[in-house]
This record gives sequence, structure tokens and C-alpha cells, in this order.
Amino acid sequence: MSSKPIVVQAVVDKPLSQGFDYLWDIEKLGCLPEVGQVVQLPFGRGSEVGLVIKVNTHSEYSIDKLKSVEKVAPLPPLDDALLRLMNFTSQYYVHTLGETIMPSIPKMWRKSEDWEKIPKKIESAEKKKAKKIPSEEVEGYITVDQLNPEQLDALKTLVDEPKKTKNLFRSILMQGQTGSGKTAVFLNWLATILKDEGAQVLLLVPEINLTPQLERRVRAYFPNEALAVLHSGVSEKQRGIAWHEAFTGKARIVLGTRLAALASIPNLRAIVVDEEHDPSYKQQEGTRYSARDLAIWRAHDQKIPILLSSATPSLETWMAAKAGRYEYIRLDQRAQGALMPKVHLINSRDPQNQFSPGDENSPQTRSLITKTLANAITKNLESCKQSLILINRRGYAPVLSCSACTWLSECTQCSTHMVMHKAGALGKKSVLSCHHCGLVKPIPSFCPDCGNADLKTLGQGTQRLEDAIEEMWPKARVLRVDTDSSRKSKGAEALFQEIHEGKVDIVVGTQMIAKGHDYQNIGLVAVLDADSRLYSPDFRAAERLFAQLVQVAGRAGRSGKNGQEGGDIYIETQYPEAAVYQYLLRHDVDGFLSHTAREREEAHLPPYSYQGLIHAEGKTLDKAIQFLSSLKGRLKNKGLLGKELRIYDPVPKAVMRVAGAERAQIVIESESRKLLQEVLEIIDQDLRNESQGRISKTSRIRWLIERDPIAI
DNA sequence: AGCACGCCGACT
DNA sequence: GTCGGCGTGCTC
Repeated sequence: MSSKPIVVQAVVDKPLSQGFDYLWDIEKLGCLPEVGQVVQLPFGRGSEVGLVIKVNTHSEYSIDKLKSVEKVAPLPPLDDALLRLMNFTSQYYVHTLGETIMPSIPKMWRKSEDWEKIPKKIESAEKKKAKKIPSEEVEGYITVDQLNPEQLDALKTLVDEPKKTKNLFRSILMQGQTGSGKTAVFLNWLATILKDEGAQVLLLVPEINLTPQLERRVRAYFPNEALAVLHSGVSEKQRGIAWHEAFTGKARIVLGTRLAALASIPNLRAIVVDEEHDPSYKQQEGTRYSARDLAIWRAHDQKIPILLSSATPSLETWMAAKAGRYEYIRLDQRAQGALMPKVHLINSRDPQNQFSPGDENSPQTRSLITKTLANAITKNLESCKQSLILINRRGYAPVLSCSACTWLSECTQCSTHMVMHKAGALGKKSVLSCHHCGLVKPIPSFCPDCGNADLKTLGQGTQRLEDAIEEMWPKARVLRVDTDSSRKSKGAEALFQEIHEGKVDIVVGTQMIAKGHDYQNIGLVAVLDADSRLYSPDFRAAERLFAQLVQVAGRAGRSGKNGQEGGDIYIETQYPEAAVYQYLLRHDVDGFLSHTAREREEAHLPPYSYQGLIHAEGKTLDKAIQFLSSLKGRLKNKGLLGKELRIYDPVPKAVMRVAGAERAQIVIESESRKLLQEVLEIIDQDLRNESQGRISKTSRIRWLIERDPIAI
């Protein structure tokens, strides 16, 4: 009885920075304690699943007050490398270890009631997999001897690195335009790594929409290798199993979205980050990590190579490559001699481009489609090619207004407009919908303010554009692709399939059409609201727009098989002289990036400085601003503000009110990464003293620290 | 964070 | 008379 007790320290998914000590009863639990074990713990009056981070024989806390670990998950302890990654993530992004690590574990392992059933679940999943015959199709499979000289060179660079040292860390940017065969290069590279027995590789992709296509391709390359697919689109059970396969080393290829960057992959030997510039690598809730940045850290920590692939690299990555901090591979040839799409800028302010009432083909429904664009679409239809029309607004019209007074369809909970959706999109009836909080309301028959029955729609979204197009080209087969239409039908994949099969002539949709799909017969791509993305106060707006436009342009004219013709891309803009468009016109990615780099340098913005963001959210904007002001005051008193550290004034967020809460933010900027880190930690400490958890005691403000924000 | 406890205001 | 607001404290 008097033998020394075993004490373990555990963390749980709460914003509590300390660990909690528990007794460990070997007989009851049936195993020895180990760091990295997932355990069930009594916590407060309830129960929590947590992670063991220390094993001890004593406790700082009084021993007799300790509770006991209740259960151990049927899981090997998480490995050291993963725990190092989690510790780094927690520190760097200033969130507790518990709230960093726990959400990265699939739900299946976080519900202790299900633990008994797990072995069976895994067994049955394995049986199912064994039954599946590997598919015969080898679509997209390009062998080494099919690579062009440029691709072959790239592959050589990747493979030939002497392996004299133990440290195989390399960070490589592979920059190449759409159609230059980046995927073929990195898949062939991964193939060489997978020749080593037991080796595992991680392939990160930005969004779920992108995975099915790449998944097929990966399966074609590696029909005999176990593949685990990890993204938020796969079912909870499947995800749990895939995560487990990655963790136990069973899966040799792990393909997934940002959450896969935090999965345990014990024998990880190489990482590929596809479309490395994509903003969806940044997690926007909880611990707001950048999966790309963590992947680089992980590669460095585990001494393995990482390849960042993109047609339009992020400025950060591009500058690192230019400066020689990353290796730099260029692929500039377009496959099979396909031409670059021709970019046309349509000045939408120029009357020559607009319909005039007298025109014979002037449409009844006014739309954003200019006369110049309409003519091009007609021509494209005549040559039996498909057209892709992009507009970044879902719904019918972004706002409903009263023709007699000043009433606008504003959301009652948010400081935004409610978007009108026509019948059939979100339900059987036409509705007003808030894209921020999800509130849905019926369309009023009369103006709620003045009773006037004449309510007018302002602006246009995908639905209205679809109507306009159907009117302008009554014979064309029109398909709308946005999150509404893909939710209604069998999902985006089914819609993409229709396009592939040539069942449609004109596709109307949001940016989601352009991602990752190579359509064969697109002759024309049009972007209708490009400017709207430039109005954003975010300094990265132009960079994002440029990347999107290049991606969109890449969808045009991929008819490499028979034709030499490049497609056409039409951009309607009021500012054709803007740098984004001018560099796009010349397909000059590097020119645009160096232009942007100069701008950032002058303004001391990232990557020439580092940023942190403090979010504050409360009942009134005043209180949120006050909360941040007093934080700034305290930092000033501590003598932290100076040349090396800039703290801006608190400002309301772009969408100030969401779901009833009013929001403000403050930006902190420094040329020194280290100093910024220190200050963010000081702020975390300071706010914690003023708060319990994440809500300030005195002002009831909910706060959050974000490192390296990408949207300001 | 989430939850219980505890102390003052307008209501079935 | 109470329901319920939110200030405060705690979680091994």
C-alpha cells in the first residue's frame, strides 16, 4: 500500500494553460503510463478525454485531492515527433497544448464510450478494403519515360541529391504554370521515396473539392500502396480509420487537406504541398495554424525533404526561393505545346463595350455581361466550345431594396445584407439568407418599413446570372455550379462530371469551378466581378486575385489533344490599368510577384515584417474597442512599443457584427519574428490575468490571438 | 470553455 | 413571492 503512487499529467481541450495531475492505477488500467497516451479523465463534474504529457511519482498538487485516470484508449501513444510538432504549434500560435492537440485527433478516438467498439470497426474496414479490386483505369498516369526533358530535369534535381548526411531536410519550390506537369513530377518523385520499405509520404492539397481528382491519380500511380485520405469531407468513421492507418504506418501515402498536416505519420519521409499559395491552408478557427508553414517546420524537424508546388507561389515562398533559402525548380513549358490562353481586359466603363438600348441583341435582363463579352460567348458557342462564367456571389441578388424608402434586406444579427435566393436553391421557396450566420427568412411581400409592395433586387449572383444567360442564349445548355447547387444535387463531383461529358455549353459558377479540374473543351473563361475582390482593405487582395485569375486562365484552352489553340479569358474591369491585370495580360507571374514585393517592402508589410492579430468580440463594438485600447495602453506602459514593434489602433472588423456579437481587432507588427513571438506571449499572459479562459472578467469580451493572419 | 454558485431586479 | 440576469471561481 505504501509504494509510491504513479502520477500522470494530462491536458484537455480547454483554454487552460496548465496540465492536470491524475493517479494511475496499473492494475485497473492494465498498462503502464506513457507520454502520448489518450486517456479518459474525470474533470470537474464531468468527464474529458485528454492526453498524457508527463509521467511522475509525485505531484505539485496535493496527492489526496488527485482523481484517477479512468480508461486508456486502444491506441499506441502518440509518437515523439508528433508531440514536438504539437508543442511547437501550441507555442507559435499561442494556444494551449490541449486545444491544439485534442481537436487534431478524430472524434472517434475522443469519445471514450466508443473505444470498445473500435477494434471491430477497424477490422471490418480492413475486410471491406481487401475486397475492393484495384481499379483498372490508369488515367493521368505518366511514367518517367513519358516526362518531357524539363520535367525529367526537375525529377533529377529532386532525386539526385546526395544522401551523405543524415539530415535530408530540403525545402524546394517547384513553380510551373498550369499544364506544365507539376503533378507528374512530384508523383514520380514520391514513387522513388516509396521504394524504401515502410516509408510514408504526405501529400497536402488545399480543398476537398480537389481531392477526388488527385486521389484517382494517386491511385493510378500507386495501385499497390495503401492510401489514407484525410479531409473534412470523409465520414467521421472513415477519417478515424484513415488517421489510424497513417499513425500505425499502414498507409504509405497520406493525402489530405490542412488537417492532415497534424496527423501522426511515424515514418514520414517526404512532404508535398500542392498549390502551396492557397489560403485554405490557413485554419480559421481554434488554433489558427498554417498547414503549409507547419509542414515546413515538420520537414525541418524530421530532417526530410518538402516540395512546395504552385503556378503562383505565395510571396513568402517565392522570396525564399529567390533568396536561395529554398531550392528552386521551374517548369515553364506547357504540356504538348498548348498555347497560353489569351487574356482580354474588357473596360466595363467604356461605352463601346456596353449594350445600348437600341442593340438588336440587347437582353431584357440586365446583367454584368458586357456586349463585348456576349459577342465572344456567341462566337465560342458557334465553335462548339464550352464557356465558363465566373462570379463570386452565390444566390440571386446580393441585396433586396425598397423602391420607395431606404429599406435594405439587412441581417438582424450581422452587419451584412441578406442575400436573395430564388426558389429551388436553398429550399422550395425564395428566401433571404445571411451568408455569415446562416439565418434564413422568407421574402417580405411588402417593405417592412413603409409598406410599399415594390421591392427591387440589387446586384447579381450566380442564380440571376444563370437566368440572364438562359435568356440571352436560349438554345445553350446552362449549368450552375456553386455550393448551393452542389448541395442540392449529388455534390460537386457530379456537376463536374457533366461538364467533362460535354453535357453543357455554358457553366455559371463561383470560384469553385476553377479549382483542380482540367476540362478538355473550354474555349472561353470570363470573370465578371474581378474588381470587387480588389476593394478589400486586405493588403493581400491583389495577390489572391492574381492567383485566382491565373488558375482560372489555366482552365481555358487545354484542348491540347487536337488543337494548338489557346483559349480566351475575358476579365471585365473598371481598372484595366491595375498592376494585377497588366501582369496577367503578359502571363508574367514573376513580374507580378516582384512588383508586389517592392510594394510590401515600402510599406513594411509581410514578408518584410511579421504580424499578429488580436480579435475581440463582445456585446457592443465600444466595449470590444475599449478592451483592445486598454490592452494597447498596458503594452505601452511596459515600454514594448517602439520602432521594432508597431501596434495599430483597434478597428472594427470588416463584418463588424456576426450572429449578434460585435467584433474588433488590433494588428501588431514587427520586423523581428522573435520579438513578435515574445510580445504575443506577453499579451496572452496579460489577457489571461484579466480573464478566465478566453472571456475577460471585467468587460466580458471574448478574445483570441492569431499569428500570421492572412486576412486583415 | 463550461458550469455552478450567489446575489440583486421586474414579473408569471 | 420567484425567474433570471451576469459577476466570480474552479476544473487535478
